[in-house]
Amino acid sequence: MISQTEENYLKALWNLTSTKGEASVNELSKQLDIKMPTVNSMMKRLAEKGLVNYESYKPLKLTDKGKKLAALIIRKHRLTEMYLVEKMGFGWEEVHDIAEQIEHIQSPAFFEKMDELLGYPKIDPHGSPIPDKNGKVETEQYIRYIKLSDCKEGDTVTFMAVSHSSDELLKFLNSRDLALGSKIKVKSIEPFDESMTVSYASRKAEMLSNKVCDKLLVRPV
Amino acid sequence: MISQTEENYLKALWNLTSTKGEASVNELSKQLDIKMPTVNSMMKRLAEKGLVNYESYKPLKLTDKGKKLAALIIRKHRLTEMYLVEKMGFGWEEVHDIAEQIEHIQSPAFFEKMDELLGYPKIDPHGSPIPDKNGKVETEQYIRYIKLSDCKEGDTVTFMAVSHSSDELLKFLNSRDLALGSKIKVKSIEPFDESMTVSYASRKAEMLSNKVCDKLLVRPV
DNA sequence: GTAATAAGTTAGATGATTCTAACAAAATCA
DNA sequence: TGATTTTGTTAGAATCATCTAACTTATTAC
Ligand SMILES: [Mn+2]
Ligand SMILES: [Mn+2]
Ligand SMILES: [Mn+2]
Ligand SMILES: [Mn+2]
Repeated sequence: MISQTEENYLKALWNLTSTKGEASVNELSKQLDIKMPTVNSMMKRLAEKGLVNYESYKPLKLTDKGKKLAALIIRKHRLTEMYLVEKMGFGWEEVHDIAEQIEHIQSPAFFEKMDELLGYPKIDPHGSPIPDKNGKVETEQYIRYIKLSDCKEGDTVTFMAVSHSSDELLKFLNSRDLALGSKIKVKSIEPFDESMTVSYASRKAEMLSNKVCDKLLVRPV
Repeated sequence: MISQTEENYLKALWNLTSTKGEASVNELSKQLDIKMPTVNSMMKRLAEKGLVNYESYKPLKLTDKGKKLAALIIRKHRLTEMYLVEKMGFGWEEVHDIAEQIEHIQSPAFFEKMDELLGYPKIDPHGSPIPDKNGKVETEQYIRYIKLSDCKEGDTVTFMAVSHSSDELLKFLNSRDLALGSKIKVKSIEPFDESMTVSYASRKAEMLSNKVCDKLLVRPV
């Protein structure tokens, strides 16, 4: 009914529209590394299938049906990442590319079993919420997270999630023993480049660039 | 490099050629439920890639390269089936369709991890040998297996594998508590239809049709 | 050993997914 | 406001994977 390719477009659009509610053909093109004319015709196709609202020269939006379908693919992606980390012993920096493929497996029983073996987790290994079986996402807490880069000197926060994590960032965090759940205290902020010196666990003083702090989502303690 | 579609052709050809060493376009067409002209042009394509020996009107053969590649896909299929049964709690009748999809995942680390978690199994849940990382298959024992239907009254044998298992057969075996490893004694054979009455474990007298006995591979005790 | 049947091949078409080139509309700059 | 740049669209082509129709070669039946 819906191809692997179409699923990837839907998922990318879901991710892009999660904040602003809409996205441009250009953004989607860059996200997927697929040329604009290709994206354009795919959007028309998904509009035919009732998954996307497409009007010439207007921003793209997912329909309710499209949102739900996308969320169910994201669900499979995040459940898989959690399974790979919790049950197979992979590091959080290794799982995204595998999940990118396994998310397309057609077998409700397979993901049902994963969910069950994991004890119905609510978040993935990077702290992102796992949509439920109806495609509903628990945003309540998640939207309250703030960036570490928006914290002030003296703040103490809990490290809750990594946003748009790349392998490199996750490996960097590994090298500094900075894991989800860590209590981070902002010791000082360098005015010149906004880099932070923070302490957490056994680390007394670690310097984190603004580029890093911008990706770390935290919750005030 | 090689598509999911091409992988499925290779695998089907590997299975068909395992006995006779060669197969016809017609057989492959039936196996895959794809029309002959389609199969014909795919064989030319795989020949271009050095995976199949194709000559007009001659039987199809895999090249050494094709054999190895096919065996490595079969390896992924069988490791997956074993993982699903041993680590996720699926029944042996549920895993083939899921493995049919997961066998195409491109991630050496993923299958490496499965193999490790399973303790480097030599056979899959249906008793078929799992090719090693070089595509070599341990046929030594496997080729010595005989069909239960070829046994005589009074023979006692061990149930080692199911050949070309369908869901239905596996569910039937479940319903009779007939599992791999069972010691089966042939009590009598009905001359009219060659159905067997056998005993094993706590089952004193079970009737098995010739069609069933033909699929059960056993080893004399 | 011909006639009928089965198997294999060629040709041409279709839908999916991608591209480049060219053009049109919208947004930004001056 | 008019010129320039960016974004979006249309047109046309390529590759992959599939099909049907028509033809050819091989096998089987009488
Ligand atoms: Mn991911
Ligand atoms: Mn994907
Ligand atoms: Mn199987
Ligand atoms: Mn397959």
